[in-house]
Amino acid sequence: MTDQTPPVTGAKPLRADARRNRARLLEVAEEVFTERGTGASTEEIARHANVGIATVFRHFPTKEALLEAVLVRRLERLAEEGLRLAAEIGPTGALFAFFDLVVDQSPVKNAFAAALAGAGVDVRAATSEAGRAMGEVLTELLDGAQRAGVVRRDLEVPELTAILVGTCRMMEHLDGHPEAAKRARAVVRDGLKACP
Amino acid sequence: MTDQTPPVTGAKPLRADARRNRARLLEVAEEVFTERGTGASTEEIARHANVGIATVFRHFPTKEALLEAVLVRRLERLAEEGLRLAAEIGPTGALFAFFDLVVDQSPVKNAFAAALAGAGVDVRAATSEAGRAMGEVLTELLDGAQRAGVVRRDLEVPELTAILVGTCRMMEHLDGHPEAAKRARAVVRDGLKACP
DNA sequence: TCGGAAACGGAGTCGCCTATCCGATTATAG
DNA sequence: CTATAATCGGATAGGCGACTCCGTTTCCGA
Repeated sequence: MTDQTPPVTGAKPLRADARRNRARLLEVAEEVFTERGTGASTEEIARHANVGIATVFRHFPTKEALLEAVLVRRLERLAEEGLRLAAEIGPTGALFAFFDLVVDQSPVKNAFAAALAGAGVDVRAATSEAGRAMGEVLTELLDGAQRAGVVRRDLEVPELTAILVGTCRMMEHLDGHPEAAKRARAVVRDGLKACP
Repeated sequence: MTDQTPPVTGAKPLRADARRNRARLLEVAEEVFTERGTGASTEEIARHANVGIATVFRHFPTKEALLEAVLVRRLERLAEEGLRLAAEIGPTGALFAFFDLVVDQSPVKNAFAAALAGAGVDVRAATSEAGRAMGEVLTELLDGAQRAGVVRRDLEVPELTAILVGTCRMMEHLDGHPEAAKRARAVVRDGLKACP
């Protein structure tokens, strides 16, 4: 009766330390993968998290699974941010605000690009849930902006995603040149606008 | 007296078969790296070229050296194409023609992106010569287009390079969607134009 | 044609990285 | 506080990929 394990999720409640370690692992893995690339070794991540290698593989049966978990977390947070922007700013500016948010992330942490392009096609199947949420948010932002007349009408979600990722990639190549980065961003931004 | 070894290049003339193998290796390596990514194994390249592994390492002391040689070749050919376009088309359309040339390369062979982004920062020092040639061509194309008034005046070579690479990356994410790819390309293309 | 140097091929070495095993440690229920 | 089961951590197995060694083959000048 007092048993309130949600039957929907087959997950059992983790012990306190296990939950802590899992969270720290996700945190650290995100940092390390972002800075050192997806080729970073599992041991390095374990060291940075003050954890044995076995602990990593206990929580994530495979390195790819860890990569996927990190990616999903990123997508979820971005989707959340997108919804928040849509609610606070309104359709006229929300899409561009989201664009800036994604693109201007601190130069080193080009997460969206690293995640999507690094893990890339491999985990596309498993990220379908988070990816779908992201897709819905983008749909909403894009639709609102188009209704408001601030974004060209011939534009759909798939290319919008690609444009976000590609623009992040651009920024990687302009790390030490803030002026050039600003101009590159402006080029894409203006290209998104309605301007026949 | 009859000795006409060019003192500028310390290279000795290779034997015929060696020259043939070297050429085939570069050809095959370009294909394999482009299709399988820069993580492709040296042995795979050797197999595809009908050559022993040792032969690869005899011609290129390191895998990175091979990668670099492939990249330099690509840059040289692109620079050549750029010059040809500038001469044939004239300043009004040459930059956009070059843009299309780079971006629309057969969907699988996203070479410019694979090369620059894959090898990326690592070999930047060694590719300085080919990179400089490329930079000069881009300068010429950009300058001509700006003088003709078809490209926004606040745009310099560094961000133009990044935009080219980033746009190629976009295309990778839109492989199976030619319509979306076309629209994404149009966004960036329009962003480059002068349109205040 | 023939001799020697240049180039070749592939088996073998070495190091790194993913993933597992098992004895030690720690959280939690009663 | 104690029992016990979940969790931990480091040593280790197993595999893969870059690079080397050396006997064999191929080119090329005389």
